Amino acid sequence: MTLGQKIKELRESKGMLQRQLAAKLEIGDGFLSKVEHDQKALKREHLNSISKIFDYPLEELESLWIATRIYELVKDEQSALNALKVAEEQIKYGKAHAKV
Amino acid sequence: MTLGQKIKELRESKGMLQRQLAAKLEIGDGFLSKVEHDQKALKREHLNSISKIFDYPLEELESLWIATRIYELVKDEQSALNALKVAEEQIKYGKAHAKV
DNA sequence: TTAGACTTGACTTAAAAAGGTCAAATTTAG
DNA sequence: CTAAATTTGACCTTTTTAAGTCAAGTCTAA
Repeated sequence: MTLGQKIKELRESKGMLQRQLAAKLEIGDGFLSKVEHDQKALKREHLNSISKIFDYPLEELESLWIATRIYELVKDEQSALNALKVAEEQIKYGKAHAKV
Repeated sequence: MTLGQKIKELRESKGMLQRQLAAKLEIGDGFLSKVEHDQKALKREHLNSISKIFDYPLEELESLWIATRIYELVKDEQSALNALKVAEEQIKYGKAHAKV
């Protein structure tokens, strides 16, 4: 599940049109279409609005939002999965040693 | 292990000075110092040179290089690890459904 | 078949990131 | 101590990315 897919799912579950959701987010509907296809990224602030409009947990949306950015970064890499593992270790190590 | 740490390790294992390695890479030694501390990123092409200079597998260096970029992207995120998991799923799913 | 919904491609502009340099300050080894 | 090695901060220019818009084209249902 990607962020775009989730947004489309939420929107359709409320029988809302792209035009209507786009208006609430104050963006054009062409842009929202691309967002739903993960061709463009929303601003992070928009996640707050979406969370409220659909009463859906913000943390979930944020994870999807970050994941999309990671995916964009590594999608053409043959060693994408391996790099993810390495990054995971770095994060775990970093957390354990962070000098606040 | 980060890319910077690995480069420093390789360099020192050959008793090479920053100045010497920097010259081979055609960059300044101030810049190399930052690279070894992961404060700046090398160009990807530089990995080829490093691989040859130290006879160290390029794929390993590339994984570290990508991992560093992922780390930069998520290091301040509370849900970094979760997002990584989500991205991993997206990659696996993407690979299975890629329309070459 | 035609209106409304959606998708797509081309384009824009400001902001940020890439990829450094250089000199001053600091650290380390002898 | 002191000289070489390293680190750091400030700065710079060029390239990319972010975050859209808009109009034309395509789909879909009635």
